[in-house]
Amino acid sequence: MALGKDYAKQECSIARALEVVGERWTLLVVRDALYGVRRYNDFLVHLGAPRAVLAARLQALTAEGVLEKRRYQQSPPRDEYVLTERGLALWPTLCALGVWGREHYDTTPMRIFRHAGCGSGLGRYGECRTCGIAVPVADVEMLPGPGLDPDPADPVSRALLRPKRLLEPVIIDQAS
Amino acid sequence: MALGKDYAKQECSIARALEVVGERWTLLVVRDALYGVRRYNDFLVHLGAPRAVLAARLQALTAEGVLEKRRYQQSPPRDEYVLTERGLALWPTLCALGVWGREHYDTTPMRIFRHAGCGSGLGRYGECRTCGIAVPVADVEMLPGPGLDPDPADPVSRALLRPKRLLEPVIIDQAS
DNA sequence: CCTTTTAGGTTCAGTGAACGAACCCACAGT
DNA sequence: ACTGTGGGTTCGTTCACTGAACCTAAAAGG
Repeated sequence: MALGKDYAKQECSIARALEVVGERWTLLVVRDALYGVRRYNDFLVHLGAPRAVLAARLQALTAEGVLEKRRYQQSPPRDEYVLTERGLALWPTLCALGVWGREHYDTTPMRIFRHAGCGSGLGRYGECRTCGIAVPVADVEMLPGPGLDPDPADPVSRALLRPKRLLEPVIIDQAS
Repeated sequence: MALGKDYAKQECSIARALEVVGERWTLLVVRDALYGVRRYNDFLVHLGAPRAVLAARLQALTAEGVLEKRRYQQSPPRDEYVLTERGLALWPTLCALGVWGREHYDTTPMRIFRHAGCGSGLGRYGECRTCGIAVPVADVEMLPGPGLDPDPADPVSRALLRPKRLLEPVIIDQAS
């Protein structure tokens, strides 16, 4: 966090976690990565964060081992950011936070998450409501919900209208 | 959040939740409230946050309906802050965040959480490992873990050494 | 060959938030 | 009359976020 005063002396794993993901934009970067966003520019347009902040967050998350920067083409050199095991492990937290936000503020869901295996919805903690098991991130299917109001100017937002699995890379249509 | 740019246009319940609890110190205030802290001064010494920030966060959380300010004595007028239903609903999120922090950074647990009914530990989402059910917050028992290094100068830290249920008010010993 | 576009950044001035210390006030105790 | 305590507010400094501009390397277009 590093704001002169970090969460020193907090004797608590929650505070330790917040040192890594507690800054502004950080959890939204992780969320987008779970949604399948991988490229700098896609994060940029979908989040609307300042470029400098995004660059700082991607670097910090990479340094913390939440994201991994990997070269996907040589010429011109281009990198993408993908979640590590440690990053994937944030899914339950994000899921719980999203459930809380939806239940208490956005009553109509923006996105619906289902267990891809059996098609039923996820419970409060990311578990499948019928199977009862904790669904692995890659088996979560995401589809637009009734409360969603996509931004037609944002190709990432458009791409996320198609039902897809988490982590599956977003497909950007080139139509401006 | 209100830093010129809020998380506008995020079309997402996670972003909505972060507008409420995403600022620095906010989630730690909620954590302390779950641990049984209720008074301004106790939050102050235990968190180590600047007084002005704490006052702002308590006010904001009260306005958002996460905390409730209630008068517990008339003369001199004294108030305490207790979690509402909406605040209690943040427990799964904090629990998941704590589990993540512990698994990836603090390998020895600072605090141990158990289902008070059966005595067994909590899983990744706050569910009881043997009963399998989601444990209600008030039935979670908290005890110090091996990794805990309490601050002897802080009475709240000392009070939390005693095993206790979540939400049960902390008992501050008056010895200096 | 020259120009434009694209991905992925860095730099910089302005502003708003966090920090820490000091101050304030009402009441209680002695 | 003095001191202590709970619960704040004020204020100057520092730091992080913001938005806009700028940079680079390579590819694409003409």
